[in-house]
Amino acid sequence: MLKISTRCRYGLLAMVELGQCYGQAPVSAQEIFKKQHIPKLYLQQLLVKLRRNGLVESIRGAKGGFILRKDPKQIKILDIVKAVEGPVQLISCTKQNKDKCCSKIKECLTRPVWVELHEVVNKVLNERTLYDLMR
Amino acid sequence: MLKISTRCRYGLLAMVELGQCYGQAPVSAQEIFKKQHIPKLYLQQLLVKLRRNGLVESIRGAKGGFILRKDPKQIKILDIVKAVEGPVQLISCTKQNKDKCCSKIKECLTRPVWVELHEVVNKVLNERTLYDLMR
DNA sequence: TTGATACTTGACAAAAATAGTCATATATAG
DNA sequence: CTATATATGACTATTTTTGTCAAGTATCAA
Ligand code: FES
Ligand code: FES
Repeated sequence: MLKISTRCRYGLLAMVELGQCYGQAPVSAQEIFKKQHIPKLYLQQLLVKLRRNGLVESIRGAKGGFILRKDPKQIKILDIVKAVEGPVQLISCTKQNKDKCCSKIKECLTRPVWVELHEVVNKVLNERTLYDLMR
Repeated sequence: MLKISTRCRYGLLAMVELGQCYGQAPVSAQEIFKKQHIPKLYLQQLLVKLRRNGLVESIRGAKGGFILRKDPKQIKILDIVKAVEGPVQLISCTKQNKDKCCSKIKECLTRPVWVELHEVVNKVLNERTLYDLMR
């Protein structure tokens, strides 16, 4: 059904929250969790992924929390999605990996639609930045 | 990860096969299954869905099989995807159903990206027809 | 120094969706 | 009559998604 996963939605929600406080004090998982009603421990996980992918910085201890490592204008939505979910691949048959999908990729008549979808989705995610979502 | 399901891929593969033989004798599940290496019983299921949604007609008995009910030019890829998978909804918060997604849809800052993705995906699937995929 | 706050890590578990199968029945050509 | 084909609904297995847990580390502030 091509549904956007909660991982993605929560991840982006968290990033928007951090974006709103960019330049200010760190925001704790606690605060995001309360404001957005995201399961706390699940959110923690996502924040760790965002950190490991260099999108946020974590500050431990009391008064700690998370802050963005870059200006929201520099953060593409695609970066966020990739961080929490891995690459956005609508089909598994790529130029490198020719034999995963249908029987014979060379002759696969259906592939063009899926490729087009793949490209259009990645394009949108790659063009929009976190800043575009902030008020 | 927004991966295209096998349901979708197999469904479209089957429809393309039927498209190639449009106007000719019915094509049996057997033939499609052999040509495209789709699990036979799974394919049957998908064909039944396509029939129930009015995309194909089934002819029982020996020399039976499936044929398209419309010209490939009249069949949108979106129709096929809808038939085998249901509506393509990237997010669950629609105009009718305002409270399923994030806490407060009115204030949801992340929604615009997901809506844009949703629209762009539906647009592509709605513009392309089965005919566009045939050689 | 001590306690409260907050992130870290890796494993674990429940739930949902996806992918595929089976048995039984029905229909039709030849 | 028989071989070929679809119809149907239930059933199972696998994978992915969506969380949770426990034990640990780091920092601030009183
Ligand atoms: S080969 Fe990948 S969709 Fe057909
Ligand atoms: S309300 Fe649906 S994405 Fe936020």
